[in-house]
Amino acid sequence: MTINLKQLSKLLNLSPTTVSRALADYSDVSAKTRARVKQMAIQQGYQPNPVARRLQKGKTETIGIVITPEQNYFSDTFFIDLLSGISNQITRAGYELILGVASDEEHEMQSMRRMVEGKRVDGMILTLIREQDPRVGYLLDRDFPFVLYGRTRETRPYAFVDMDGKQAFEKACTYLAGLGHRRIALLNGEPGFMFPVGCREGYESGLFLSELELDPDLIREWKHKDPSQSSYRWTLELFKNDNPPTAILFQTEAVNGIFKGLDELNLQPGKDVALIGYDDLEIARIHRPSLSVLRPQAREAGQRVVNILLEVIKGEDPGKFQEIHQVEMVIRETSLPPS
Amino acid sequence: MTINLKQLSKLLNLSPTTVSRALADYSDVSAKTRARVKQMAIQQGYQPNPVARRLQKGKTETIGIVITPEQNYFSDTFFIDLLSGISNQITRAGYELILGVASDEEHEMQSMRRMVEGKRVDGMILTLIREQDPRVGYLLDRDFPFVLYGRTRETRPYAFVDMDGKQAFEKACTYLAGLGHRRIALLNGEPGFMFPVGCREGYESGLFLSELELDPDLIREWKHKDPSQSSYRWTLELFKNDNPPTAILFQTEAVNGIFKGLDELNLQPGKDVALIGYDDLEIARIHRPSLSVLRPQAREAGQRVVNILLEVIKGEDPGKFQEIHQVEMVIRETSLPPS
DNA sequence: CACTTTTCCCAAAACGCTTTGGGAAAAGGA
DNA sequence: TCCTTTTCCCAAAGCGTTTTGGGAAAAGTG
Repeated sequence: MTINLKQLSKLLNLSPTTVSRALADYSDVSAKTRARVKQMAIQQGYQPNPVARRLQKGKTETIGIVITPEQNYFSDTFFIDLLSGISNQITRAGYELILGVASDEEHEMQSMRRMVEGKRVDGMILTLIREQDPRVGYLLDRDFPFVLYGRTRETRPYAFVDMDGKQAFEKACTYLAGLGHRRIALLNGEPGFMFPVGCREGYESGLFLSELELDPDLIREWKHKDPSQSSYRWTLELFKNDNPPTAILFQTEAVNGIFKGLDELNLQPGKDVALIGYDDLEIARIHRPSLSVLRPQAREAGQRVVNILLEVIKGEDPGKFQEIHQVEMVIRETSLPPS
Repeated sequence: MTINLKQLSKLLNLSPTTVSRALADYSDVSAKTRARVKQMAIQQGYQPNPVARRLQKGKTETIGIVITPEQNYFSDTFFIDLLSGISNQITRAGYELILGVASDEEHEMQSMRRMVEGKRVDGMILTLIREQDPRVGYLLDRDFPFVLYGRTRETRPYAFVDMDGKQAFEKACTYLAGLGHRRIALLNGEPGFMFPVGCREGYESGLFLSELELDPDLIREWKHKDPSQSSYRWTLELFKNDNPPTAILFQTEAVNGIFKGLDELNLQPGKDVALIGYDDLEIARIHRPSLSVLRPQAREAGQRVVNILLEVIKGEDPGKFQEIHQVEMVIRETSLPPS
């Protein structure tokens, strides 16, 4: 159906070698024939067969990612933004993105091993990183190229792009304190994952900078499997306190539960309780009052992840690539001074 | 690093031919050597290089899908369930799933063309189908294997797996009518896409079966780009009616806007207005009152899509594969009789 | 003019697998 | 015993590229 290199070279009365080299802009083919070749290639719609090219090059020109549905990844725009940045950059490099969907941690590992040991990819992108993440050790042991979106506890050097959750929560916390809030709660993601660690650090640091005391009663953790339900329950819990919070910091995934809890307590979001969420989901913008948020630039991060991975695949030292991206704060209607 | 066929065959004192055939269970290699080969293959962790195998077989063993973020695909569980079913079945067949993320219709086409014309995939899966969908024509013209999740207006035969939106909405509508509702509204997806067409048909048919009159004032369409905002406005609009609805049918994506609108009108969901959504998103389960929904089996559908696509790739007639899956109705708390 | 350098092209090999087309040895048949 | 069939294995070709290692012709140089 479509033309291949040999046919194209025949059409041009040239050897396949020359045609291949012309298309690859080698200097040892004259400008004239190079132009002739390229024109004919376009005219005939020639595209090198990627499979043959990969075999010869010894590279798959493919990178892999495994996602898991349980941890509600696809909350709205965030993950798709990340994926969009990733896909974009991969395509630009002429690479392919292959996707695995795993139902749990075990299948996640299994899917990754298939890609790595089956020589199906040149590199891996890892997301939703755990504090102790077996995937990282596995890949490091094999010296297989990879980049994390996030960080983990691992002493060996590795490449990552992470959002500065610490700085973000610190900023949000001092902002609220600056408004006069003295009782600021943290409804954090569940431990085990790395991200909540930074959030908590930022929260604590923010309290410290604002000369507020840390009250363990104001820190709660919702469950990944069921963000809404668990955050709903914790919200009710928080206000059983004799000295209840006047503000809550949280990941926006948990917003439904919080809204529901506040509603039940007859507390108006924004008015009676200030709220700042992490991640700018659709609900944050549509809700009235609209939700103040910390907004990570997922798309940009995705692009960086890919660019770094391509460098690592080329043989660059992964330890050189450790990026922490700043997170912007978007003040909307739920971050007023205490009433 | 990892062993290849030649090395493995040397280890076994056999020819590569025999080893290859042994692993592929050809009958012309004795049971004894076959066992020996397989054991050694496992011991050495041998896996055929997929790239080489694809080149020889003339197949990419890869199928492609392009998703677009704008149309909020990733609303919760639905799309990830579909993707999960797809990925699962693809892996089982030893195939790969490559993913494109396109920002709009044009890039969607471009991404698909890259896959098809670049010989990067053996088949395509299409989702979010439009009434007039240029992708379908494109693929039919090239006789390239594909399967739709959904349907389109196209006279030539093609393979699809679709949810019976018509039956679903008909069922929901007659159910509500059976409860005594006489004014049932439809907050439908925007025209241009195929799915809302079926929803509307089902709605109209449900009204007819229940001997209710169709009132155009009770039908509104929200925008894909901004489901919450537009459905919010239409909800307010619906109740400006002299004879307002006592029940609303809609796609669950639009639920936030509807809840918001009802809240503003001081109407209690479920109590003052019955609600049935299409798609069982997390919010539907968590909300109090919990939302009655129509629940498509996305995972199963995804698996069918893949199995069918593999048949079509094998050369089966696509016209043979046209499946319409029934949709289950889950009655929860928002579908009471009118008060 | 004779020599060196540069320019431009190509044949052959290689990537790792599967398939084709036998062919030798063992088993079965007459 | 001799011929046919079956069993079991293999050498070689081929999939479509890119890379290697020249090599002939043209252009410079003294």
